[in-house]
Amino acid sequence: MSRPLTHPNIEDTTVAGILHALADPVRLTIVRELLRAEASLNCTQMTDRLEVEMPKSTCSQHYRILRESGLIFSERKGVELTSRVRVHELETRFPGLLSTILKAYEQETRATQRREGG
Amino acid sequence: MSRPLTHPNIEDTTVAGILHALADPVRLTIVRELLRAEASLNCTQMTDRLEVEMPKSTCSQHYRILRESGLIFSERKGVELTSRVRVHELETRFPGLLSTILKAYEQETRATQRREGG
DNA sequence: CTTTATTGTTCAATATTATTGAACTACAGG
DNA sequence: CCTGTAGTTCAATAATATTGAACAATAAAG
Repeated sequence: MSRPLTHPNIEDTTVAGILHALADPVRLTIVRELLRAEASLNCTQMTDRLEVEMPKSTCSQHYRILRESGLIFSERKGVELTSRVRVHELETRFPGLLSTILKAYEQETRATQRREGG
Repeated sequence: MSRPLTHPNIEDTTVAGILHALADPVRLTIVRELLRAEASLNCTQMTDRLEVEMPKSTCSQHYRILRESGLIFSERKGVELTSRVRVHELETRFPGLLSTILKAYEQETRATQRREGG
């Protein structure tokens, strides 16, 4: 786990970076699950929970993108990585952005289920 | 101008598609300008207004991405293309999404100017 | 109707990004 | 020190994006 983890200052985060990070369905889901989970999920646990085929190198890259966009903050806890969404900072920097995107995602899921169901 | 323009039904639009479309600074700006402009701007006018070096093939692709994501509706008016943002449909499908993203973008611009200015 | 100008699209070549297997680093427990 | 686990890095490959050049569609003029 070599290099030290770097995180951008919240005032250096960009809308483009955040949208790019969240434009990937897997990353959007990671953020959603991180918010939903009681405890922080590591890469392996996340892969299990998402029920997505994903090599650990890919998972690692997704976390890196999320970290570099400013969406999550990660720390090493022993051999694992602990990540949390930078909710409050993000809310200060871009009010409503994250919650609205997550809401839209839920809306899409509901609408799709409604169509598939009936 | 060959093939007929196709637009997705609003219920087929996805959050991922919209975020991907808006994750590009040029496309985000195009949407912003389309909303701001009194009249619809075509590709040439847009390029002028954005003061961005952009070949027309690139501009055409950006419009295509925006169209296919469901963000804009385009029509041919003679030799030109007229586009408008699908504001109301989008607001129904994903309430607050577009406006919040645009607001965040304005926020970023303001914060950056503040830092550069002082 | 032909010619010329304007606007935008398509195609193909090139450049940039993303994905992932394999080798590696770091830590924990014995 | 050895083994297992978690994650990173690198390099090869795959997938996307960019853009110049050729093209299609329309308009306006002659």
